[in-house]
Amino acid sequence: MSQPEPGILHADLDAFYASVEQRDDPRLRGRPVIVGAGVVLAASYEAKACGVRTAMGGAHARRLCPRAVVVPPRMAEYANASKAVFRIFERTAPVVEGLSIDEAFLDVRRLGRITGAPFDIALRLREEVRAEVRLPITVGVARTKFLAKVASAVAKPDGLLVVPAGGELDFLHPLPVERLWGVGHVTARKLHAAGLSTVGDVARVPEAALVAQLGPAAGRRLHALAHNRDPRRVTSGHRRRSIGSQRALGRSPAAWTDLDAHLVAIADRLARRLRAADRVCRTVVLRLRFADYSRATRSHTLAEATVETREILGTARRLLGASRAMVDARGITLIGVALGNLSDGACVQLSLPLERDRSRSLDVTLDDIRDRFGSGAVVRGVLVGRDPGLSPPLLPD
DNA sequence: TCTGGGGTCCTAGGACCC
DNA sequence: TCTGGGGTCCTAGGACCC
Repeated sequence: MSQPEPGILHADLDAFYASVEQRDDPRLRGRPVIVGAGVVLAASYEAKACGVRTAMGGAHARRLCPRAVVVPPRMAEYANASKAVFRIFERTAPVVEGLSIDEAFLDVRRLGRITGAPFDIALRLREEVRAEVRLPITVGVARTKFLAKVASAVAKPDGLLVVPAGGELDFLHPLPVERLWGVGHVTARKLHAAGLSTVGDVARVPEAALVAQLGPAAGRRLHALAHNRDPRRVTSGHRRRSIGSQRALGRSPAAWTDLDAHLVAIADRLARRLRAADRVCRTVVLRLRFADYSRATRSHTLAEATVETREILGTARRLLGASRAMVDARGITLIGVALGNLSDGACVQLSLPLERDRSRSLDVTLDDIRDRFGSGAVVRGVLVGRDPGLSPPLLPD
């Protein structure tokens, strides 16, 4: 059996937000840096050395690392850096699958004769990111997506690791079960309770036993991953399935008028993002978190898709109104809205042919158009003139 | 140890339809 | 009158990821 060469790269920027801060402020270099005050959004490797971890409470992190410099996040800068890095990804590989703001899979198989072996491509990618964006990045290379991701995690920080074809299980089996994709602390606890602490331990358990313990989907996936079976291809063009926005409210009890003000701001923000992405939503989900950090969601699915702030807000308000007793009883510490059931925006373009050599202004409102085409329509513009294809839109989004 | 903001996917029950 | 199997959609909760 001829083994294909490892050709899937997992590229992952190291301590991304913290690295951007150290890049932009020389005084932060070599020092422990924590991004985010309430909770840790990112920690530099100097801070990680003290035990600081992502998602840790800010107070706890400062106790662990009193010397750390705490800086507020600058999301716009991180987005710019991410775009620059992804441009390098795109010119490096024909297929790039972004996973988040700071990591992606690159399929470089069949590039061998053109730009070099995967190892050389990965080496060059790291050099280019370092030279052009001035950020450290770690790359894992393997024959499967899962193993490429494990490899980059093992190689961090600022590393490069190729898992050779045929050597996969020797690499994988000694690792702790927590390295498996989809094993968080709940699943890890169950596996440990069953006496399984390494990936090799999991690999020796029959699939049926894992399914019985973890459920069909998780059991089958874990069994497959422990044997390095991961048939997923690297694919671009994923579409977002939901968008959401939320606000933490702190410990002090929130008044109803405050909750409503948050809801208005969140609905407005979400509707804008929806329109900017040219999508429509049909399901509105209200998210609540209570004083004891338990959570609840309430959702409503509309008969027709919408992008209207008014409709999204109205639906969220009704869901919140119906939850009032729960909120009063348990105290609220977070409010959020998610929009699901997304589909492409229904774009309406009207072209209105005019008589020769006559111009006239038209009084067409957005409501007129929506009355005619329905609430799911996204009105982008009205094209006017004898050659509508060349005329600029008169109505903005 | 005290908890932010953005997502994905899975499970399970109930309604409803054929 | 009582009953089966299969499918889809909606709602709610939960685990997990960065």
